[in-house]
Amino acid sequence: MKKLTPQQTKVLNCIRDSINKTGFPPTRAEICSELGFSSPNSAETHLRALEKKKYIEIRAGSSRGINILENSQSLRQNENKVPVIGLVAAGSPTLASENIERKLTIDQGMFKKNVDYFLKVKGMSMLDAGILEDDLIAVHKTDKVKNGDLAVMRVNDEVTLKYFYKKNNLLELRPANNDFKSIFVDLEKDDVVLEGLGIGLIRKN
Amino acid sequence: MKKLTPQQTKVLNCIRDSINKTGFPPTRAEICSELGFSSPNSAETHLRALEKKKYIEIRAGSSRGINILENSQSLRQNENKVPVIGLVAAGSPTLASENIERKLTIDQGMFKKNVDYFLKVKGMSMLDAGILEDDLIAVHKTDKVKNGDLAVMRVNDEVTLKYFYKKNNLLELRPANNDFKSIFVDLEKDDVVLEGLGIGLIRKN
DNA sequence: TAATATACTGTATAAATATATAGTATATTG
DNA sequence: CAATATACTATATATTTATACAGTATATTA
Repeated sequence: MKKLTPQQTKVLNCIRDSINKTGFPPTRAEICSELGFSSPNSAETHLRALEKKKYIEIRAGSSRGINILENSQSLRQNENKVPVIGLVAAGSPTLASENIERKLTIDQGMFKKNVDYFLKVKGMSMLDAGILEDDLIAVHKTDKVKNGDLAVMRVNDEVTLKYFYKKNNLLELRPANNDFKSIFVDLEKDDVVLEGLGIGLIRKN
Repeated sequence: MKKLTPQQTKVLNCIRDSINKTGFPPTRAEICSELGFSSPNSAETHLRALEKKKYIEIRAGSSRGINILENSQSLRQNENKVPVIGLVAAGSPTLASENIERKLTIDQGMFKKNVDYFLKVKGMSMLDAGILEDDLIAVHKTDKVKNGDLAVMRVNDEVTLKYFYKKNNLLELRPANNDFKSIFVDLEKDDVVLEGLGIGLIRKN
């Protein structure tokens, strides 16, 4: 399965959204108005790219003739049991079974990226970002992070959720609450690992 | 739910078959060739009958603009597909199709109670409760509410999310943001309906 | 018994739609 | 460094498609 570009992913999601909302796939024009293109050919070429990469089928001559190919991989990913991580014991990998509180069944199409686990929030350091204690942060494992991202970091064997800001060799892990102070990490000295990015949140009242 | 005639059932199954096989609904002409009709109007009138009996929706002017309404009797396991409500048009029921932005597949065991729909949050009036704009509030339809509950109320045909406080005939709808003021409702004068309770939240970053 | 619903054929057409062609520009790859 | 992929705008058009209109016939309902 070839990887999609960000724009191609947008188009594929646009098709999914249309089917979910209306019951049928979009026209080229509808894709354009949804994504802000001004030429039908923009949609057309993206569709042909998705077809080439086997994400969709296009039936020639048919209006809305788009079929999303749900192959075995995506079907298996579609409904998924995702672990909920409570407190992480020192020295153990985040996803070690002793850290798994329980599992949540979710549709992997719910968030923009794949959810690898949910992290249960401790404390109120991210209050101003609308993140409260016991909220579940949907975490996508990745090593790609940019400044301002909501990051799950492991600093000296402790897992923390903060905003990520890097400048040269100095890493700032910034909270979203005036009562808390940033954690500064010297990337040359300290032991720090990016666990993943916070791509969503689930709260149970 | 009105009963279908044998021919109408055939047409509905023909639509289902098309969606299952191709991924999109059929055209009038395709229904005709599938069922042996020789006039597109045969399909058209059957579709209008199905629409009238609320088995399908037809979007005017759209090719293949047929949407099968999966209700209680549905064959599929759509009980997991929960509608997402964006802006609610004045005068329309909250769950009217024009208000449904799309649908989310969730496990109904995710929250403590059954989720009837998700309400997309407008504005920042619940900021201090960790509820931000565009968050999806999981709403459980009920008429049981107590003071302090997070309630989805309809006041004078406008839907709002606030904390519920009632004292005699005076209802206070309290925001969670100092920049906003409570809405006070005289239960004898004003038109107010409890739509449901906020039992959870989903956020996509 | 008249009105309405069902179940079709047949024809016509405005509008919706897919799709080709002609460009421009940038990024990535062999 | 040339070839290819990506990401668009802009215009044109043949085909697809929804939908209206004109009929015929039978069954069901008020």
